[in-house]
Order: sequence, then structure tokens, then C-alpha cells
Amino acid sequence: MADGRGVRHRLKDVAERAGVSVKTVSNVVNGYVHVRPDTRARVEEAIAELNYRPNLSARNLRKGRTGVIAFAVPELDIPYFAELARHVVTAAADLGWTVLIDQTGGGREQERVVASGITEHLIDGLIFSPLALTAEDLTGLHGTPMVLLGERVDHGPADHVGIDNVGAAREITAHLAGLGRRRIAAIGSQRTPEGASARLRLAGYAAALAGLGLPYDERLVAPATAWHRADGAAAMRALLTSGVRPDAVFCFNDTLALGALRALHEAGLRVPEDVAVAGFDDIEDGRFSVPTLSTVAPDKERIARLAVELLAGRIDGDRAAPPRELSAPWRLAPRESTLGR
Amino acid sequence: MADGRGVRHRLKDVAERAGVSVKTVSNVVNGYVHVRPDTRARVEEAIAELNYRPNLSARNLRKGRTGVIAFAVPELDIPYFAELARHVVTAAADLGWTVLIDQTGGGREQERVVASGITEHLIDGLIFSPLALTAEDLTGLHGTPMVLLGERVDHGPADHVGIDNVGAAREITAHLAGLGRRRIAAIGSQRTPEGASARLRLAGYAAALAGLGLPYDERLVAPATAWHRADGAAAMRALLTSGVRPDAVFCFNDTLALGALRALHEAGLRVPEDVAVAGFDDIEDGRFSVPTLSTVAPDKERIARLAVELLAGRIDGDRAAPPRELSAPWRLAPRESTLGR
DNA sequence: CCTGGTTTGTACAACGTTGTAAGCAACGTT
DNA sequence: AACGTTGCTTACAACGTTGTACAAACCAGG
Repeated sequence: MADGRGVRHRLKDVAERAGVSVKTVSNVVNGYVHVRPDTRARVEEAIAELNYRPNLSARNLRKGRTGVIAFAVPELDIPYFAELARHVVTAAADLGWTVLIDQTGGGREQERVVASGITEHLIDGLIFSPLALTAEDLTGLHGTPMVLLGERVDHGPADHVGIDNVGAAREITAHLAGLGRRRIAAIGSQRTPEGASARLRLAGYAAALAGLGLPYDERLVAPATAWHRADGAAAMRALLTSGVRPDAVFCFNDTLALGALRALHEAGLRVPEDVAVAGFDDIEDGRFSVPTLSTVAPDKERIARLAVELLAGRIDGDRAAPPRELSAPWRLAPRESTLGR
Repeated sequence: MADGRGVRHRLKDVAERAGVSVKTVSNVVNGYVHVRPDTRARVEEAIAELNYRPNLSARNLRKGRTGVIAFAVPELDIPYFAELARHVVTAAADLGWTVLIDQTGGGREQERVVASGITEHLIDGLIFSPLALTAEDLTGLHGTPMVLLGERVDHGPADHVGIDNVGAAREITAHLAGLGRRRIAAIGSQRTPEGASARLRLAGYAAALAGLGLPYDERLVAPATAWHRADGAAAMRALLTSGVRPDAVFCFNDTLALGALRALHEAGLRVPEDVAVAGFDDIEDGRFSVPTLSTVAPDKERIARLAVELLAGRIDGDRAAPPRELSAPWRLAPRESTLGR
């Protein structure tokens, strides 16, 4: 009869309607066992009639928990982060958490604000993929449990999930060399302290060359301040006009590689016949680009699940335990941009 | 001296340290004007020393507001939604709101759960981009202010922001015809009730043909259940093997178009010489694909801003006012996939 | 029919915050 | 000197929920 939709009701309203105490309704709502079946039925009926929904702010205040974790990324529309976000949301939902996604912009100050807990008390924990933050920015502020992703703050004061960047970069470089390429360029190096991933992938690249007895040629290493498509295209153009003529190029992520493909196309060069191209991240775009993109495929689902589980463990368990370092698997995904059709 | 990081402090702690009442601290925190400078200074010092942060759950409980709005999309890693999400987060931040991003999966039941307010009391409002939901699913449940995006629930019981799909589809089809193409195919039609955007874009396509005196050929209209790259590729392949040979194709979104590009490439056909391709959405990928993708570019930033402003208006103002329908501008973005290089 | 245990329900206080009403100075005006 | 005014501060109650402590009702076993 009474509908109640649109109006906010409280435990008290339900209690009055069912003729029981507020706490009994609370017990029903929370699945407490010792409630007589007929009482329970009456309460549930009242709940349904009033369309009662618990006030989460009040519950959170009382319990000291919100059931919300945040996932902070530099930018949401960078495909790698968007895909990762999807997996984090899914993994969190499986464990009963809601995810609040936070966009930092990637600046150090903004990231520091996020880390120091601007959203504190609204979230129980934070999964953080920083770009610019240093380990020092993090020491001392352990208000909220935190799990770090990416390579920026390796061995910092918080739990961390990453992959073996050096090994993966070495393998994909070796893959290019295995095709007979000898003048293998790299796109995406960064001199700034922010470039932790860049540093590791460059190290892997260099290690592969050394292992194969190939020279490390400075001129073949192109920097890229950001890792967007436009930066990849610009770096590729710079390589092509610089006189050195690579026969392969390892881009430190897939968007750089897609930009490089574009620049090679504009220059009238064939991929992979003239220049083989490889990326890193295995984003969806690379499976449908022309040509399809060879890449390193990190297990994003695993990364997300490990991060969520690690965080859940921190929230429920020992917050003082020493930081853990977990590594997710990856595999090589060779496609047309190196193998041809 | 006393650091206090890592420990949670309350107004009471700050008050004791500063030698004032709890309410005075609250007043300082909230920028209340009538606080003597020296008192304010003492309080601020205590706040800094204890690294005090307000408990948002408590504040929310007291104020009846959370300062959080939700943005619900089918999938986060669909580029269009990812880009839209970024704009929503940015627009919301400008107005002092935090955005909680919700992933529905696109199923009707899941969407209904989100709409009926599973997160109720945690959010002040909801921006919702439904795929499967019907207007009936929404009637009656106005617990939380809501703004709808997309074409699924046009003229429903809630505020709505969209673009002129029919007009945009007609224009881009006319653009293809203007290049001299006569056998213009369409990819992305849907017979299900979910396909509201599909229906409108198909109508625009048909209207353009009619206006130009071109025949509407059933065989040139390819269905696609989902609008991912793989579906676009499959639909294109089906068109090519069906015997009808289009000289242009209008895909109802950009990911379909990128898939179509891929399939055309595999079939050895040149774009745009043999087949011109156009999409819809103007996602970042299309600006770097080979060839770059001609498309309809909706003003996503405007859509996001309108939605946030509309929602903010509902939250602060009249919730009973009749639903508003707003339309965001769009423009044609012709690129290589129709113009060539 | 009492005894002692379990089951079922209740009253009260607390979580940390802010709105309300009111107190107390210090001031300038009659 | 008595009187509002204004500026600054405080005590108290409430927001809606759940944990604690306890009372009432129930059930067996003697």
C-alpha cells in the first residue's frame, strides 16, 4: 500500500511500523541470527513497504569503515589506466568494496594531496598509480592503507604491485633482434626523476643489446616527455629526420607505438618490412591497429586483483607489517608490427 | 613538535590543545568569520600540529550531504566513456564535487540496481549513461537526483543531456555522398529496444539518403550487437562477402569504424580510395589511426559540464521541477578516411 | 514448579560533526 | 549609570546507525 519511494526513511520509521525496537530492525538488516521468524518477517515487510535504505554516512560513522576504496590514476582516458580501472572495479566488487576513481592529473603536488588523504575518512584505503611522487612524499603519512602500482615508488613505505619491467623490456628487444634487426631504436626515455618506468625499460633494452653484442647508440634513443600518441609520433619523426635509420623500434608503451606507426605511415615506410615496431601494455587499440601491434602484455587482471587483495588485507589486518612487494606475470604478444601478416 | 601523523584526531583533540571549545574549532575549519585573529591562529596551529582532518562521514551525516556524485557507465574502458568520465571528473571538481565512478556492465538488472540507488546516502546525485534501462524502470524512484546521458531514455522522468543524433548522422552521411559515393553502407544497426542511439543514427542515415535521392538498400545496413572494434570488423567482413560492394560506410561509433578499417585492410582494400569510412564520437584513437578517422565530434566537455551543472541544480534547488532536456553541440571532423591525404 | 541456561528483544550511549540558542564581554549611546 | 548592540565563544542537541549491557520470555531437566 504505502509506497514510500522518494522519501527517506530511517530505522526508527521501520521500527514503528513493525512494532519493534530500532535495534531489532538493525539486527534484521544486518542478518543477526537470533530474531524470531515472525518478527523478522514483519520487519522485512515494513522495510519493503517503506523502501528503506540504510544511511551509509551514519553506518560509516558508527563503524569507522566506509566500504569504499579509491583508485587514483594520472588520467582516466589513457587506455592502460582505463583498462586497469575496469579490472580494479571488478576485483573490488568481488570483495564487496566500492571504488571511487580519482584523477590526479599526474602532477607531484596533486598526487601528494591525494596521498596525504584529501579524501580521508571517506575511503578505507587507496590504490595509487603515481607518476611524479617520490618515496619521501609518502614516508610518515600512513593515515590510510595504501597500495602502489607502477614503478614510480618501488620499495617505498607501502605495499607495491608491479611487473618485471627490465625483464620484459629485454625480452621484447630480443624479439626484435631475433627478426634480424640490428639498428633497434627506443622511444620514450626520460631524464626526469618521474621516469621510473622509462629508466627500467631503457635498462632492459640496453641489457638486451649488450647480451646480443649489439652497440648501444645514443642517437637511437629518443626521449618523450609524456607517453601519448602525439609524443610517439613526434619522436618517430625526429628519429627519421636525424639521419640514423632504425630498422626496428621499441616504444616504452603502446600509445607511443601507435603514434610511431602513424609517423612511419606518413613517412611512407612499411611496417614491419622497413621498420618493425613493438610496444608495451597490450591495450585494446593495439589489437586492431593497422598493422596490429606487437607488445608486452602485463596481466592487468592479476595486477588489479593483487592490489585489491593486498589493500583489503591491510584494512582488515595488520597495518604495521612491513611493506610487501608483489610481481604480476607478463607475456610477449608478437603481432603484425613485427611479424608481418 | 608533536607530529600526530598516522593517528586520527577529532575536533575535540584540537579544541583541548588550543584551549577552546569544539564548536570554535569547527568554526575555524569552516571559515566562519567571527573568530578573533589570535584565537584563529591558536586553533590553526593546533590543527597543523595534530594534522587534523575532518571526518567526512560525520560531517555528511550531520549535513545530509556527501559532496560525492556518481557517474555510472556501462564499461570504463570504452574510449568514449573514458573520455567522458575525464570531463565529468574535471567539471565536478570545478564545482567542488568528488566523483565516484560506477561500472554497470550495461545489463538491465545491474543498471536498475544502480538507478534505484544501491549507493544511496553515499552520493548526492547520479549522472547515468544507461544502455539497457527503459523509462519505466526509472519512474517513481526519485530518491537521488539524476541526470541521464545518451539516447536511451529520452524524455524520461529525469533531466537529460544529449546531442542531435539524427542531424549529426544525416550530415556525415551527406558528407560521404558529397565525395561522390553512391553505395553508402551503415554499420551498427540494432533491433533490440536497447539500440536507441542506433535507431536515431540509422534514421539520420536514411534521411540523408532520401534527401539525396539515393535508394535505401537493406543489404547495405549491417547490424552489430555490441559496438566494439571486433563487432565493426565482423560487420565489415560480412558486408564484403555478401556481394554488395559499398564505396563508403558510416559506422555508428568510432570503435566500430576502427574495426571496419582493420577488416578493409585485411581484405586489401584502400581507404578512402576504394571505401570511405566515417565514425561517430571522435575518440582519441581516431586521430592517430591509419588512416585517420573522419567522424562526428560531439562536444564532450560541454556534455559533461551541462550534466554536472544540471545535477548540481537539482541537488541544491528544486527537485520537483519538470525534467529538462539539454542538447550539446557537435561538429563534423573530416579526416583521411574520407578525404585521403 | 522451580532452576539455570539460551533465545529474543530492549534502552542507552556512542561515533564526530554542525546548527541553534544563548551567554558573556566590550563597546558606544542615551 | 543603565542600555542596547555587536563580536566572540560556548553548551547542548541532533544527524542515523550499531555495540554493550541487560531484561524478558522461553525452554528444558530435575
